[in-house]
Amino acid sequence: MPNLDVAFSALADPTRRAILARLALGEATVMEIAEPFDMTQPAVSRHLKVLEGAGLIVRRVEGTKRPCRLAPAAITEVDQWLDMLRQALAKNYDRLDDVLAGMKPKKRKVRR
Amino acid sequence: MPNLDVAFSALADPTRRAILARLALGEATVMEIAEPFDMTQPAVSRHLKVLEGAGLIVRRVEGTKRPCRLAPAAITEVDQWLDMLRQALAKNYDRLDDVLAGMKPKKRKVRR
DNA sequence: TCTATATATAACATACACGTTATATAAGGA
DNA sequence: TCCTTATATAACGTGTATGTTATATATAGA
Repeated sequence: MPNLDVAFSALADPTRRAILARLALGEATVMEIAEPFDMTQPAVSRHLKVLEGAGLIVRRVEGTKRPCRLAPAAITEVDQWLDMLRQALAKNYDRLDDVLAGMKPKKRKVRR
Repeated sequence: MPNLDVAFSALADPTRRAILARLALGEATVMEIAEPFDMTQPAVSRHLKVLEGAGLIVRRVEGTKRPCRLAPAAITEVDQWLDMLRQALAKNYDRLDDVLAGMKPKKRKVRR
């Protein structure tokens, strides 16, 4: 699933997550998005391209502006994949918890 | 949140996601994990180190083996962060849907 | 103690990500 | 048409990730 590669890589960058957080508040143009960052406009444009390529945002054309919004596509896919881990973790929860606490699986109730 | 950087980067690699999928079926040693991959053992060891560093797995010492398991830490954190996006998307869903369908926001009830 | 097995680390090549500056494109307004 | 604003692209430097091979470490067993 190269889609997941792209989606997770996109999410791995703090600038891009900040952009997504900004867009969670509502649509914004490239300049509006770039403003709070200590970074040039081309750098932000590239981040947006990555986010778009990952299916995390979509862009409209509005005159000379390109307002961006969150898109559901990638997040849905990511969520579906993560579900596997969530389920596995839920299943193993008790034993896993013991292991994390650094004790033998059965028979111990007292914490250290 | 550098934790999220590390977690998402870890998840961005297909080999590491495959390892996690394997571990979702249950604990496994390094060799067991490495077996299906067309890759050397050191490479797999490094992937495991990355996953451990991200808080996605934990390792036990068992003689000369190091069985690995899924860990909840990172997934929880990732999930929490994604919640922001999920909520924003849910809120904007109707309008976003219109935009994606390429039509004007207001006044349309018929879905094409 | 010697050997085999399980895993980790070092050193290296290659590729790609992220930022920069300089420049291109494209729409709006005078 | 000319200038400005909004955004994109090109070219480049630098760092880091991923794989490789060679080697180290550590436990088990003879």
